[in-house]
Amino acid sequence: MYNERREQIRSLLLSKPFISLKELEEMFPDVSGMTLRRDIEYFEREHEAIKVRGGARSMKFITTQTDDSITARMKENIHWKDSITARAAEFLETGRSIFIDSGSTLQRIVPYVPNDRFTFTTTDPVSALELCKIGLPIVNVVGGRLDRDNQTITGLQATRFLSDINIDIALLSPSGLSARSGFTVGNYSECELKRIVVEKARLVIILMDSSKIDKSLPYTFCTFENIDVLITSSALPEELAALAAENGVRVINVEEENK
Amino acid sequence: MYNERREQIRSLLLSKPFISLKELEEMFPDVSGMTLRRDIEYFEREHEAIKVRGGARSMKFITTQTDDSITARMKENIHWKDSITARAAEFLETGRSIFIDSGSTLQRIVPYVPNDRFTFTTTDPVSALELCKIGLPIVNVVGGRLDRDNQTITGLQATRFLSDINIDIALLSPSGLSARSGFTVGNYSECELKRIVVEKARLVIILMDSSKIDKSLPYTFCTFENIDVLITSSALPEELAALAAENGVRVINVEEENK
DNA sequence: CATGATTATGATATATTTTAACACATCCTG
DNA sequence: CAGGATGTGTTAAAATATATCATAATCATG
Repeated sequence: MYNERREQIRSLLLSKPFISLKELEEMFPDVSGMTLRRDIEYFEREHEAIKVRGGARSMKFITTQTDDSITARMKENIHWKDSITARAAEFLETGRSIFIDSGSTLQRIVPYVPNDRFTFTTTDPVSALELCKIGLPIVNVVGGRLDRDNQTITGLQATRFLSDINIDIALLSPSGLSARSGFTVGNYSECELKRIVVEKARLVIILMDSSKIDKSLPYTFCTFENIDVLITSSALPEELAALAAENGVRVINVEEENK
Repeated sequence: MYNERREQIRSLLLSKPFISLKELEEMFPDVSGMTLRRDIEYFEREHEAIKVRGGARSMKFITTQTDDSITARMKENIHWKDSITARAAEFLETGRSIFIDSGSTLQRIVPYVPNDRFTFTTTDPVSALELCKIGLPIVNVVGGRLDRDNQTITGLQATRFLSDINIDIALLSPSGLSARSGFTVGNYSECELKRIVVEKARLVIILMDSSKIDKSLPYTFCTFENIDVLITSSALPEELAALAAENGVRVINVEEENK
């Protein structure tokens, strides 16, 4: 027997992860809710959906990743490996608006982000896609031109986009840090963008591996005055440590902590 | 935090496909039903179970065997997707502003894009990253909320972003096409976005494999009146073909062409 | 084509489950 | 110790699911 209505519902089921009964009732005003319930039962029998309160979840979108729990355990073990990002993840607060910088450093934070109601905003498409997989967090992608070399979104539109949103916590990673120039990057529009973020954020956290220390690049996006926390993988040279202390910046050296 | 009760429930979840709340209440008479409900919610967040009426279904036992019937069909289509996108790539004009829709169909166009001075704008982070690798093209990413399930960027900000740019050529792919409803998708904000694109573009090209024919989803983003070219992988049914002809739409059937 | 069987559907009252809101205790951290 | 996060319990109200019966449509088959 061929049933046009069910075919339509099947298409819907293939196009999104959840269909509510209300939705179906609007879509098919000619049939009773009872019939639509029976349709859902039918799809459940066919293993194409799972009946849940209020509607049905599409099988197509159900990820049977039992590995999840296992990877969760592993997180604790890898802890020391990606220690900088793992440490940074501890600063995330549920419900907050959090900016995630682009670049390989911040991409590694994803495994340490708990499945909670954060709102992330990022200029890094790779991070965005990864953050999305976590589940609960809302992920915003900054709009603008995608820079081929740095895989980061910048430009006029990006600037404008950021001006429109609020940021509680910003996680940033510079290309260089020196006493004279502060936190620097090699690209003007990237710098401009980070400046806006620093200005807007209530809590600015810098993630930086030791290779960036005492390097300086052309564009300074902030100094110790503007930041709250600095997470590194080695002790800071005296001059920088003094500057941090002067400005009340909390310095976390993960190498030290993991000893 | 370590929770003995949840560990026990987890074991249960790994040992059978469904747990009822009653069962859990008998098992843990010391805690309230509410707590057990919250436990189930927790497992749902962790993707270890799905909350259903009366209890929870264990992920471990959920057979995503829908693959058999449905993905089998999709595989057939994949073969055609490449011919469709290859054909669509021929419409690209150097120097133009081109919108690339999100979705698996359009992602496949990247290999066929020549290394020329195009300006692409897309709602698909995956396509954006791929397009970037080509070299010469400028790639814009639409800003906004990244939808977890469809991996597409939509929302208010996306709408606003698109309003600010010009589009010469739009490549779009619907979830359904029917004579009554036109070109449809299953999601409101996606629809809204596509509508704007259709309105702005000088040349609208629809890419559609045959599985979408005679399907209709809740939201119509355009009809034959609004489009210029339709590329498919099989002949259109008479009714649709007539509609296309009526509206001067050029229909390209790659199956026919490749014979 | 008539007929009985099967299937699809609708209406409604009832039963059950779920949610939401608040209150309280506990634990941890700075 | 204050403040925050977290885990928990209680309840009433809301939403949803089920069961049942009645009716209509469909279909195979003698």
